[in-house]
Amino acid sequence: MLQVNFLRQNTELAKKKLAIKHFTNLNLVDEVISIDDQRKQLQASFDDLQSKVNAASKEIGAQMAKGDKDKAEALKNEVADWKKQLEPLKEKMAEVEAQLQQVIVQFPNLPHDMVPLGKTPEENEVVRVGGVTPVLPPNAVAHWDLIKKYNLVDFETGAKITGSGFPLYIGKGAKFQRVLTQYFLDFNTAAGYTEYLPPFMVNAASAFATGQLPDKEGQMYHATEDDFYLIPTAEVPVTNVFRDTVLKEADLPIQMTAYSPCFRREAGSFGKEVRGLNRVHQFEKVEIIQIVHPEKSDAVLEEMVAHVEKLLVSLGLQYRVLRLCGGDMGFASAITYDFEVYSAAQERWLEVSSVSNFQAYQTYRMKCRFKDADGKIQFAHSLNGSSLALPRIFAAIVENYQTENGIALPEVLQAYFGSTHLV
RNA sequence: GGAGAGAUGCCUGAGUGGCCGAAAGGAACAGUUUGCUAAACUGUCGUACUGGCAACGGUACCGAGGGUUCGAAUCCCUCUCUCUCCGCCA
Repeated sequence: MLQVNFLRQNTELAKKKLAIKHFTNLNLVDEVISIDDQRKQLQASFDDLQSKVNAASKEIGAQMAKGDKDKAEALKNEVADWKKQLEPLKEKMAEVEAQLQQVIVQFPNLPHDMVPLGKTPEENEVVRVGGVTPVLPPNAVAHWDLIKKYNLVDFETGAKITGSGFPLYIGKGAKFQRVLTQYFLDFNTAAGYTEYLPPFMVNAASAFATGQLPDKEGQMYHATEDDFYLIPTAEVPVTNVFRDTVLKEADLPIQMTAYSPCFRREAGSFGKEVRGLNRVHQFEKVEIIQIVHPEKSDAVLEEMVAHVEKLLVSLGLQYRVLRLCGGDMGFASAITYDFEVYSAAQERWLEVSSVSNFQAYQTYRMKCRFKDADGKIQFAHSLNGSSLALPRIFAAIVENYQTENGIALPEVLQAYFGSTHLV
């Protein structure tokens, strides 16, 4: 959530930056300021009146104690008058505050200076390409054929049990998920991240804090009976660990990692996009999250990108790093790097990680602050990234490591799996 | 699911209608002093909005929301959560 004071002091800059994110309703900036003006004014008159009421109430007590009943009664009448004026003020204030909230949550985060202009995924900037170019056997096929051939994942039965996009992993396919999860978590904790296993459902307050509500309401599964949301990423519960807290500066940086299944309705997806494991409603992911000093977040983002990159290198996959353009970035992010691995069999890049700096956008929403050396309270910055999302890594490994007879495993996974080959 | 108890500041915990934004102790921080890995003493020590260059004020907040009252941490109602006992159960 953007801060009104920032918009007030940097109106033109904010508009310029919002435009980069292809946020079109720029008049909303002026609107928010004028609503806030109203709010301040109401607040001032309310406080003023309330202050009189408080003083008079105290006086009434004093008069009663002295036994001057008449004076007390007179004061009571006066207070009653003020209170009548207070009522409409209170109502108006609630109304204006709701209006302010309703408008301000519509603003996406402002993009970082490094964010490239552009609207579509094609305009994302390729920062670098790395890893090993896969060499496939002559009759190589895509993962959806391989997982069928080796009976690793059964989509049909998953669809029977739940619905399409809910894969059922079987045998070595299931074990491979477990092994990948374990490897990723070990990799992250070795780098200093603390492991968490969070709830997989969150309440509305948590979903709001990280920006899923109200922006992505339709993308989450909602358990209406209890008003819980199935998490679309571990980012939601784990970042919320520090909702409504004031940390000490020495507590920073906070580094967390968590495995979780992710549930996404993915309304509106279709075609090749959703084939096989490319896009599913439930998938596994290991996430890394950091809460850091605002001055450090730029450097930490680079560090997290390097971390994910190292992980991909260790898996022997070819990858590229993209700096997302303004139009393709997430709502709450100030800057995002996407990692894509190359699927030679599909001849396309698959997104496997997204590393973002949210700056104070989430922390302001969820009131995650810290006390700096001068004793001042500041909002921390939050960042997160996938390290890594499993299905597409699964797909890429299965495809890129396929041989004439079986599927090999990246060296780092062999000890975990207890074999040189997946099948 | 049933019954009961509770929710106060970083923690423990007092406070049952005005003197309470809140005692006391602990922790933390700063200083003084003595000194062998620490003690004693002194001070500071909630958050948000708002006015002011500042000093310093105003308002709100004692789980959340509503109500009673001139006045609520304190009384009433609803909800949430925690604990204990019972039931059920991976």
